Amino acid sequence: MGKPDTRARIQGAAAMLFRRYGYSATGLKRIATEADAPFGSIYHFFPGGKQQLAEQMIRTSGTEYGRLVLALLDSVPDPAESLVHAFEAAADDLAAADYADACPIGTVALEVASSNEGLRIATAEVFEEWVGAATEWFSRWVAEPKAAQSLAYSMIMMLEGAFMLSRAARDPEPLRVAGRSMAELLRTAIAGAGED
Amino acid sequence: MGKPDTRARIQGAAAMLFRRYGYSATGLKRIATEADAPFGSIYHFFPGGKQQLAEQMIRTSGTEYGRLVLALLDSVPDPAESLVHAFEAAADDLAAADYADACPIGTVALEVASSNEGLRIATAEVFEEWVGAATEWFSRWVAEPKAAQSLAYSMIMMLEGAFMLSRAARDPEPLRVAGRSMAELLRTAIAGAGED
DNA sequence: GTCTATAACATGATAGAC
DNA sequence: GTCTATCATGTTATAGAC
Repeated sequence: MGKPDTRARIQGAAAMLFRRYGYSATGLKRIATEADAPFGSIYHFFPGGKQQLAEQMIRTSGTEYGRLVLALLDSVPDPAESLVHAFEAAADDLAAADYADACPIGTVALEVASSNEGLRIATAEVFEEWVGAATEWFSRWVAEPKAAQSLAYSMIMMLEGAFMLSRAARDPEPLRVAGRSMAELLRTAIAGAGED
Repeated sequence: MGKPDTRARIQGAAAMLFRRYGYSATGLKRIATEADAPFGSIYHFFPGGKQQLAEQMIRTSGTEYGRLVLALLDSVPDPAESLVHAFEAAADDLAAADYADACPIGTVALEVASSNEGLRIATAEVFEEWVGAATEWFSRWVAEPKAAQSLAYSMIMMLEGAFMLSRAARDPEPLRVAGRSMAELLRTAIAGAGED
């Protein structure tokens, strides 16, 4: 098990830096340094330069992170407890990473929304992917499709907002509050399904 | 009513650009151009340069935006309806601004969280300020202080996350979903207060 | 106080030797 | 494929004329 090849190291370094510091603040030189790769290799493997590097990381890390979160939601049988548990895990991970590594695409998404159409679309498609997967998950307990989708949107929005507040305050508590609120929202949706 | 003085124009241009494009992507030269002010004036009025400009904008725009949101929440008597209405207004405003002007400090907050301690603290203090004000508002309908604070946190996190998804997708729907979820959360908190 | 010029440096990107 | 040197440009910041 030698170290990963140059291309993989560049991709990994780019993912780490874009996630922590965002798109504009991350220079290609720093990516090369962090990847322990010569500068020219970046353009050898990624002819599209910074934009291509960012787009691939958005799609790759985005898909991967979506799977990670969804997997976390199946670690406990009760769905409301699962939500609390998942946000709790996110809180612990964030604190352990010294509040650096939260959502891999959140920072970039806000940065590029009004300035880089290609990257904006990439982030939008990842979010859509997450909403779809989360909607399926919620549909196991909430029959009404629109209700399940609303819960999916809410979960992702709450997670992104909680990352923002937790990172700013260097405090895991917002993420925990978010988890409890999502659990409450799900319980209400389940209980309210029979009404009308 | 002449145009605002140089200092105010610089502050205004900085606030607009930081809000739309973030901290790193916004250059002082562009701020000067947009403010129709000579470059040197920036350092004349803001000797601390970019950092000072950003910190003042975080605190000023942050406080102002907090008041704006809170004021929006008092436009309708019923609190749950107020939440829906406030998020609806945010959705309309965002769409009208072509998805450029959302939360004035959200993008910067994520960007600087792991790279600029001074600005990170400024964003954290603004969020804390918002949570405090929102907790007071929720306390009018939810007696338990911890429950009111949780709702306050949830509202701000949901708003920030909704801005992210709405901007990425160029679609106001996430903000509307967020509003309905918050209304649901508040109704549950009010209804559940009598239990135990 | 207003404005211009420029220093000192970093950036994304490219060319071309090896 | 690997790596270095360099280009053109943009950055923050400063110096100094007016």
